[in-house]
Amino acid sequence: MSERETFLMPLLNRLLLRVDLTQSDKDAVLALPQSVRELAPGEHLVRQGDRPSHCCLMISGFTVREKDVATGARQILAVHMAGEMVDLQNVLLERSDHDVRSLTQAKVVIIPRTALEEFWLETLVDASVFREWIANVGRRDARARIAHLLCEFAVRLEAAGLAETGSYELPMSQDQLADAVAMTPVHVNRTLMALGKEKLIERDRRSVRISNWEKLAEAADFDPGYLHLPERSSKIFH
Amino acid sequence: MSERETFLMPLLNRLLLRVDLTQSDKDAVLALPQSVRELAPGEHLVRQGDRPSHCCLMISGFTVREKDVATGARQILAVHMAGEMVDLQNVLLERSDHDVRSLTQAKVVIIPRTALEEFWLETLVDASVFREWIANVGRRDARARIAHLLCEFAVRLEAAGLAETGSYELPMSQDQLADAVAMTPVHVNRTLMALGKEKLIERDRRSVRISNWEKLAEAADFDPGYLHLPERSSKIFH
DNA sequence: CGTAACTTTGATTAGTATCAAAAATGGTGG
DNA sequence: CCACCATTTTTGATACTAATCAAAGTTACG
Repeated sequence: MSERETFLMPLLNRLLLRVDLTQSDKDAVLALPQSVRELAPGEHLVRQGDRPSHCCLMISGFTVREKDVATGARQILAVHMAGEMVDLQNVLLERSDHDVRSLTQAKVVIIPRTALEEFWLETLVDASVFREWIANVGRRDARARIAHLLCEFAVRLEAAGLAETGSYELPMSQDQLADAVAMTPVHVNRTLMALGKEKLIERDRRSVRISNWEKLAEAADFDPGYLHLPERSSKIFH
Repeated sequence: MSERETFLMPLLNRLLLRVDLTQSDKDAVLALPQSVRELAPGEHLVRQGDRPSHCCLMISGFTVREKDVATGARQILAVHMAGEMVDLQNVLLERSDHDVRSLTQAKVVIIPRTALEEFWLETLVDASVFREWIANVGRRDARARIAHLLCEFAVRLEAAGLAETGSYELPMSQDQLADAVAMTPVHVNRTLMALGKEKLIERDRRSVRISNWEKLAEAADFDPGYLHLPERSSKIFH
């Protein structure tokens, strides 16, 4: 298998979750023009106001989309992981309306804007997640908000083959979690501790084990439908 | 001009804001298969869990997208107005992940899912607005949140030719506003009154006049870029 | 006019933020 | 391998924004 094929397998796997690709579809994906870029943590992939010329397929690591508001607070809008397309949301727009940064060391494949068009579905799923986040941040209390994020990550990581059922390495500091759920880091910490004391989760460093999926999902008001993954992609639901 | 052309002019106008359509593009839009549907206030266009078979172009009135959370609270995710496509976000997905309802009496044109494909750009703008709302609800206080919504409405209504500079009929009760900004109706009321006392806005019934655009936009942390409208679409900015 | 929906005002409470600082962790150079 | 430093996590005490509960005005409308 060529190096290029190795890079693109995560994307192919991800697409295969939703659609049945013919061999020629797969060939088309593997033939996308591309170049690799290595990112240090915190590096900007896209800045608000940029005129986008490409988008990225993530090979490894995590990236975030984020916005700043006037108070100086930062709001994380989405977290992206290996196998996901980053910035389809921006690439056809005249101006990027938010920043994209690496959260961890990360590797991406650059795909020029001329080479896409296949990925509308992905953008719709993105938007679906945004909507869920509006509801999460707007209408759930601290406990439910954190629980919801933990559930979402569990399901998405499992779908990407990056986690065993309900166990994963959380790629974010409590500070960053706070920006994702619109809370203070102090309150994120207290909420995580409380979820631990309730025996819904166990933590060690940043690894998370969901010890009671049912109760956590209930606490979170979590329904995975908005992720638009096929049934078979998750073992958590029986 | 035929009846069908009359219905579709709002959409054409809207598209022309962003792209320069050739005559044959315009013909293609006018040739979309369609049928008209009349909605009473509160009627459901789409329900969460539906298998979407079509999307809608709004002719008149307002519709909202919304989600419910476990507490019984409702979160409005977007408000749509005449000339806008409703539910591009859902139409290619297997299951709709949120409800769409009419807010007012409304008229829409039904467009079957086979007849689209041109509208990716619109979905990206939708998603951009979702992101802004996450930030709004997550990180702005009551005053800024309300101010932001008022600014967004002013710019969008003006772009749609539905409002003079900074004056418009707000299509929502304070109860509904509360659901859109994730506050209580009581606090929405107090915040509106405060904005009035500060002389940033004037209200009479549900009509809103922005008396001090600069100060309101500053209070709102409002930057219209996320709406991805062309410069010429708004006179508010000089 | 009478009734339901909506807006406004008031009093109290609750959930998070804020401010501060101590403990734990991870990485680095000596 | 240890000592040191920066970062992150944890704990505590207090303040404040917005929620809640309640009820009086107001407006729309049949």
